[in-house]
Amino acid sequence: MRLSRYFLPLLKETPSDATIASHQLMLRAGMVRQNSAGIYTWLPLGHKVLKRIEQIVREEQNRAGAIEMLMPTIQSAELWKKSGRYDAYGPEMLRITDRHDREMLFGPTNEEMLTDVFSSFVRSYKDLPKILYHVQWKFRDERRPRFGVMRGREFLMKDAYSFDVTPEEARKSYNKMFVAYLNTFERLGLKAIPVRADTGPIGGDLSHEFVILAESGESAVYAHRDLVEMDAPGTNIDFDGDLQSVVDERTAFYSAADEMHDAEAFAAIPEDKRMEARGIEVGHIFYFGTKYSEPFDATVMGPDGKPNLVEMGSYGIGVSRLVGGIIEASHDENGIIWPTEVSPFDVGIINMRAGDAECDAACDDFYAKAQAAGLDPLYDDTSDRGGVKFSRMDLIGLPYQIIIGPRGLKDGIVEVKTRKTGERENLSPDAALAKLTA
RNA sequence: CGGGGAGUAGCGCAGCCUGGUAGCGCAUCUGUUUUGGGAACAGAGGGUCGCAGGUUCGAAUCCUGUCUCCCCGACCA
Repeated sequence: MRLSRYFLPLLKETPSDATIASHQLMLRAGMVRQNSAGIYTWLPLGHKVLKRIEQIVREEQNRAGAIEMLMPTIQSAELWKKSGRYDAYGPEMLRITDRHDREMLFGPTNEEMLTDVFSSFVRSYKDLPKILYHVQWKFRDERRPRFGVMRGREFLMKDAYSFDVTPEEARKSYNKMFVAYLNTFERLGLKAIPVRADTGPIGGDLSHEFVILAESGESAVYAHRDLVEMDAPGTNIDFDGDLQSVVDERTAFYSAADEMHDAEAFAAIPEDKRMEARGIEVGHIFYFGTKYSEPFDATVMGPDGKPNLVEMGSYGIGVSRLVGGIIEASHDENGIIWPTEVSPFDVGIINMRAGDAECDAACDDFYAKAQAAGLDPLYDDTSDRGGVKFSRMDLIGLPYQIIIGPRGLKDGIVEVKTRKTGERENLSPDAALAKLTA
């Protein structure tokens, strides 16, 4: 993409409404524009990142055997009356009425809807297990939206739902999601740790939150350092194999957020292994048994010829929240530092002397070759001065910058700058390209 | 929802106390000179002062109401 043709409305000054780094940077880098409290327009740059994160989440869900579908944002109140949550959810649920005065709502989550869909089609234990998911916009009328997209009212969430015949089988589904989540966050360039969680109003007795560590996190996290440093299981793991040991290996370590924190148990950890930090919740998984299958009479015929209520779990990842979360975990005083996997563009090409025939030719050539090599480059072909281009490219945080100007061209070289480290290397254009595609 | 703060040009702000018909920086547009870390000079455009009432000869400024946004807390699959 040529910057001169793109839509990248940057802000030079930090809007006074934004108080945390990710929110300020998202506004300054032209990623989002606030429309009202907790509701945002995703501008082209932000949209690209959002979609890249969504795609990684999708790939790891699919790898774990979950099946994608799509449910609507608007739901009927009837479903929620059936589960009893129409009243229980309270004012956080955005309620609306249609022209026939029917009660509708903007869905905050989809347990009811999917249980209803599932129960109307599935009849036999032979059709289980199933894990179904979608990535869809949710609306929760938060009392106090804040921190930009981190706590919005409208937000993009991946929510998966598992259906099994027995609690033992349900545990396997839970483990699949547990492992898939660790792999997902690893791919996103994040250090996410599972912490024991309160199951809250959703019910059930098995639940973990996945939190990423960041100073601006909303909750305190206490964990064993070895858990924090443990690698993800890896995407080559066999999801039909034994995942219990993989999960046990991690849940054996102490790890809890505020509300579940046990100071005594934490104190029993050797002092140099105790870690206290702030965390941002980016995922949450639950096993809740028959809480929803009961009211919806979601049963399958068992091998014994008797109907069995299905055992369920639900698994959420805050896709839009992750955009802010990744920035919180990866930025410096000059701007965002995107992990390679989610960066809106792979590389930025800076033309130091737009209008100079030789320089333009060298940039155009590199741009074309980068595209041919399968890269998605952002080419700053504007007539702005070098300093403006440097700071702009730093702000939007692409992993690499290729700086092409008369100074290097006379020696046949271009400069490759690594955003994260600030390192600069002088290389021939071909060598620079080779480095990028390595 | 309790407490606090703020709405004046695209962004950041001053003016308000003590009413007299709106200003600064950045950005934008034109021209010239520049060009390796947010250029310089000259010129130009842009604002129903959130909205609605009220007081007054006169309201951005005073009064009342209202809407919106932000912060702290509580809350939170």
